[in-house]
Amino acid sequence: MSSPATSPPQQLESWVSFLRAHAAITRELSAQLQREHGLTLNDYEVLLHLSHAEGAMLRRVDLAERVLLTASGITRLLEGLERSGLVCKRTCESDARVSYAKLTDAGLAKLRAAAVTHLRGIDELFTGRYSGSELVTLAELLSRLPVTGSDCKGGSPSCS
Amino acid sequence: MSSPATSPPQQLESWVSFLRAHAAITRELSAQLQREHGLTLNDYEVLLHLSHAEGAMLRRVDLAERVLLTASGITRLLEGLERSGLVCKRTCESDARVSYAKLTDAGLAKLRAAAVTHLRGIDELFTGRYSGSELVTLAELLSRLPVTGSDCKGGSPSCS
DNA sequence: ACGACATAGTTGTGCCCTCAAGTGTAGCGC
DNA sequence: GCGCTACACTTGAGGGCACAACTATGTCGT
Repeated sequence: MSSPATSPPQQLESWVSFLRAHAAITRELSAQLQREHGLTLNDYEVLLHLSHAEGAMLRRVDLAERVLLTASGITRLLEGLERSGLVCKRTCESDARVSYAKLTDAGLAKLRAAAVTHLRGIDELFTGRYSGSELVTLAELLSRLPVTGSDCKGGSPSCS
Repeated sequence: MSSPATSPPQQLESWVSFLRAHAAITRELSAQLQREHGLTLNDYEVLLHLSHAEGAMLRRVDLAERVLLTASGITRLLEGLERSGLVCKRTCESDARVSYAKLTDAGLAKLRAAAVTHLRGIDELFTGRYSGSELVTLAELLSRLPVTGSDCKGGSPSCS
């Protein structure tokens, strides 16, 4: 009863690798993005999601869900992006509560520029280390993990 | 030249899953640990590494490397752990520059208690979602990713 | 119409972490 | 012995993020 507490079983190795790899990769990727474009990883993801959205705009709450941030996190993040002119605010005519974040032309240009750096970085640190079929396997395995905070907090039985 | 910039190719899906899974899992795990034991994920890892070390103590700089934190991060983290009495400082007789962090009895007890919660959480959110052989595959794939900041910054040729 | 409840977003507070700069100690060439 | 560089660690400043509390708006039952 005491040994498993301090010496983790073999299966945990994948979890440890997962943790360490994430820390190492995101640190480097984030540094690249910041150095060369002044963006955070999350900044980038927000711009990316906006660029894919209908009309290049999204409700703040939807944005939060997609990039896995809390509402307040999104408020602060967009603050910075708005100051830089990469996104702008838009109010909703039918519901005064919601405000959209809309990608500006400058924002799209920034995203295009950053994507070059970023995709190269991802390839170096992540995708480039695998063959095509391995990537498929990996994607399948990773897709089984939780994606939203809610599916692992005992709220729904769908996680079993 | 313009389309790949805003619409990521298929391979990126595994990267995206990786990012999102990490965010969701660590958030939940961290919340569990904090709620039930008042520890961070990093706190836990530090205690764990110390428990495995010779004499239950480690130089701060080595600790930093293992948990992928900067030197200053370790200083701050240990500050908290020392205040809680889970680790204590020890000076080195042969080299006055180094100071060790040593796990206390209370720290070991805390680790043991937290491990129960934590291992269950990891199983729920990560390892429990795979079969034994899948876990092996996953561990192998993940082990190819960078682990230290230095192996992807051109420092050593060992990453090629 | 009115109150209860849900939803969108903002703000105060605080933690964790990083980077850059600084202190104290070791080892080395001369 | 004396400076030089290397190393271990600490400190100050700042950023990113979460949680909780709050405002404002919408929706529904009665």
